[in-house]
Amino acid sequence: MPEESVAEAAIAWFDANARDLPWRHPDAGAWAILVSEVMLQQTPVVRVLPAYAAWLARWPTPAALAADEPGEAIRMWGRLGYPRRALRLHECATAIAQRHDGVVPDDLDLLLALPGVGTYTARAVAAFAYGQRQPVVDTNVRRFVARAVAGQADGGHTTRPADLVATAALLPDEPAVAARASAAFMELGAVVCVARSPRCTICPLVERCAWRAAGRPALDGPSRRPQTYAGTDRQVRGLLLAVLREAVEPVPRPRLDVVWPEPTQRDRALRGLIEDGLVDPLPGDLFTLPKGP
DNA sequence: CACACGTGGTA
DNA sequence: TTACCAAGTGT
Repeated sequence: MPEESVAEAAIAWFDANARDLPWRHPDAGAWAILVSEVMLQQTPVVRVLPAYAAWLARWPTPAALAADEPGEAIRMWGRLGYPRRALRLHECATAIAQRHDGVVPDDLDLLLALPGVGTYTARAVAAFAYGQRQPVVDTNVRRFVARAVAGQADGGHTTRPADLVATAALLPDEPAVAARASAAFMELGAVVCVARSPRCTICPLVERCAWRAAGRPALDGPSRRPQTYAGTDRQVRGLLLAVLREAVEPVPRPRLDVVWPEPTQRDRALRGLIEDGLVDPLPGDLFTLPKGP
């Protein structure tokens, strides 16, 4: 009898321990899964949960979102962070409505061509919504594979082709089983093989983990540079956009000026938001969330 | 490849 | 309190 594979062990653990998340329910279609994946880009599950439910209640289909204003998508995004994701998701819905008859495509290259859909999200939709055999590599999977298989600490970099290859090598042949394995790897990385204090004592793969066998070595090279926030343009953009999200009517400039005392940075942030399409300037020095083309 | 891009929770 | 971290993407 062959030794149980990494994927088999992960799936067995997943069968018994998976969190009950709405985008994993059988009734979650490709659109719901796509929405969840975009929301989960750099935002923790607990904060996505309520936003996900509200979003799909309002826009159950890509066509429904496409028919609404982009500014409404930005408003609904609330405080999930990186509001450009909301704008891209609106653009994405428009593209799906126009180019794909309102149906989220199942072809990887067509998915990759959608706004806001990159290496990770495209494969996540292909695997989780359409049951394809695709390596789905996010920060959790990267860390898990780097440790368990390569015996190394993950550098915190973004996913590279080599990461896809390494993960693909772990996937069973049967597409549906491979997709299940991808979900299991992700869950393992998210709740067991976590970044700071990995819970090796409850890990189903601890016996064969290369990282643990090597004495849990720390990161080799220089770690990811610290992400500062206080005093950055990002913070100022966030403050400006928060005002516009709450406002029903177009906002006069003085109401934006009060959020940040330094005019040079404040103006740069506002210009950046306009440049990015997150804010529309109106005649009379008024500003609003975008109404669309 | 490095950097910009929000927000909030935890150690 | 500072620092890290969270289902990344686009330039």
